[in-house]
Amino acid sequence: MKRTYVGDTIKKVGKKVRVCGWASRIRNHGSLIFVDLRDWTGKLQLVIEENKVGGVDKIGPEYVLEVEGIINERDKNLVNPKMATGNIELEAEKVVILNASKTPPFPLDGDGNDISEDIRLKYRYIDIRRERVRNLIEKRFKLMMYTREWFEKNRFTEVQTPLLTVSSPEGARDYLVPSRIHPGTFYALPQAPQQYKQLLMVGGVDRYFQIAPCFRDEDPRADRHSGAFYQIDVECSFMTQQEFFDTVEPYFKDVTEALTDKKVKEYRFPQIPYIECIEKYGTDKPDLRFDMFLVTLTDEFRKSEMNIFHDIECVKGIVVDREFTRKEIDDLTHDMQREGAHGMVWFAIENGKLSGSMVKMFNEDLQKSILDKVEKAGYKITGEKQYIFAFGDTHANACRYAGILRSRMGDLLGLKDPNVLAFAWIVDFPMFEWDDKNKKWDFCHNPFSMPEGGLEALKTKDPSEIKAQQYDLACNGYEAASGSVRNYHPLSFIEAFKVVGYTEEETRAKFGHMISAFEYGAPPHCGFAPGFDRLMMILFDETNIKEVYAFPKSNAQDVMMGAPRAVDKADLDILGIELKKDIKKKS
RNA sequence: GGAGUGGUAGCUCAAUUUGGUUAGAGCAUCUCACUGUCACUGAGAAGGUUGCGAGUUCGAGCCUCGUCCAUUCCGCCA
Repeated sequence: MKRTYVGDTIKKVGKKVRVCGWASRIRNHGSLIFVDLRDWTGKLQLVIEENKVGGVDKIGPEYVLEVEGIINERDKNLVNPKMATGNIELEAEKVVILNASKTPPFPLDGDGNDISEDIRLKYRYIDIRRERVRNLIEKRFKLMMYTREWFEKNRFTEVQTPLLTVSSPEGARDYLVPSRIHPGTFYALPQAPQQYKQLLMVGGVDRYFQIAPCFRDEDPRADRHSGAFYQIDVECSFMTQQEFFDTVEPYFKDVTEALTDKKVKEYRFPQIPYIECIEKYGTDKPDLRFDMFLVTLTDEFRKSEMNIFHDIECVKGIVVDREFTRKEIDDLTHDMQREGAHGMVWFAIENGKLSGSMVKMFNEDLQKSILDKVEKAGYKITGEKQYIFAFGDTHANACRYAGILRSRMGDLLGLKDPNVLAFAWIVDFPMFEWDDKNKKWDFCHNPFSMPEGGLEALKTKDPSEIKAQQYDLACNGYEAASGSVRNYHPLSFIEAFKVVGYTEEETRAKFGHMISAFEYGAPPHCGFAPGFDRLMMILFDETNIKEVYAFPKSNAQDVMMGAPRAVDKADLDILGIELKKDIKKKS
């Protein structure tokens, strides 16, 4: 008899079927046994009478079963509304145990958040049976399919680029692969297909995309998968930055509507200049679901009677509509100190006036001025109790701490609506930043970005004043994508690298193929690369990137497979590699 | 490389002010009973080198030092 999937049994009432799957729950009443049978498509209750079908009292959790029987409609009082198949059940006539199972190392019925990650990953093949993991695997496939179809419809061509390639200047450490045929040399796994996609533009591909694996040897973060991750890599020819936004922005709206019940907060996406973004939100990846803006109080603090602020570079604060106890403020201060802040100053606003222990250090004019700035920053003085929290530090740090606190307050006050996606383009990034440690200019983001003003600007302007035609897509506090208009002129390409200390010879030695390609008629082009895994997290409410992979790495290790691991000496000999003696080997 | 948090039964967690008999509970497991459960129920049982090593003490899960592991953050990083 042909196998029926559990999800299809609803259409088979009154018919005899054969189903296969795992025993997820067993309720044994002696001579009557209920088993919830699970396969990829769902769960179905089996009703097994011991005297009709023998040997079934041996069935344990996660046993693999093949069952034949009749699909019956349940009596009204026996319907289980929590199950998709809750109004039917299978009356078993024949039960075959295809395979036994050891008791699973952890329960499979919850979302798994309360189980330690390393044990879930060690037994990932069991964890995948969990409904949440199973659903995410399916959603990932749907996102992949939707993405390919969307880009195809919009005249893009997916091109696969090499995985064994050379080191690129993205900035992270490379994963190196030794070459056997050419001993002593190494491939690098691509940190991104950046150079290939630009060379595809020179080749006339015009609109390229690829769901591309990228390899970076970085330390992990909750939103950064260690080792390898996926980007939706995109590049277009003959487009300005605005034309590019016009082209790709609909993708995010369409994919949100097609795969989720969420709403896009603002479409077309707002475009926020980088400097304004830092001033207003304290970060270049703001959560725009809620309005809470940084307010600059530098002047007021400098003029206050508090000596430590007289020479302060910057004071940035936020206003929170909530009452705080002294202990809560102490805890917040402690949290912020752990982020690196020296301290946190605060005022209460009550009946339109400042209060709190600091107030006496500020004369009435300064107090008025503070309240003025608060209102100008977009806050309303409500009359209810409000609090100002502020940080004094370098400009970058003051913004950073206020931005971190802004995000925490968004969580605390429940302002981050999970059903809203607030996308925004962050534009006008600086091209260069001063590297104080090495006392030289460095690329702020992508070295292949076109500087605003081109070669002329590079030659005449101070590096600090040059903007890049570079942009990020921020969404709900994440960097969802990053891209730029590319520097496609050989001369300005070489000139840009000169600013960060490369001679023309050095640049040609490293990027000869790029410069050479640009010399043979490179079209103007631009692109970006949304993080596929980040998009998964944003669309499906996951806060740890490992959840959106079938087989995630944890701290750059596959604890299930035991990778990476040591290799035999013979294998190293073939490659001409000898390990240093003091390396601690992991077996 | 640095900081925070954590490591006690298969899983999730307890174990009181410097520390005090035999380290507890829920879930899971095993045994028995049960024909309408769906987180089945009831009765019982088993389950531990408290990550590892040293120290302090009459006595350490708890205090000290070292070490290992995990995780989050900083550094790093489109």
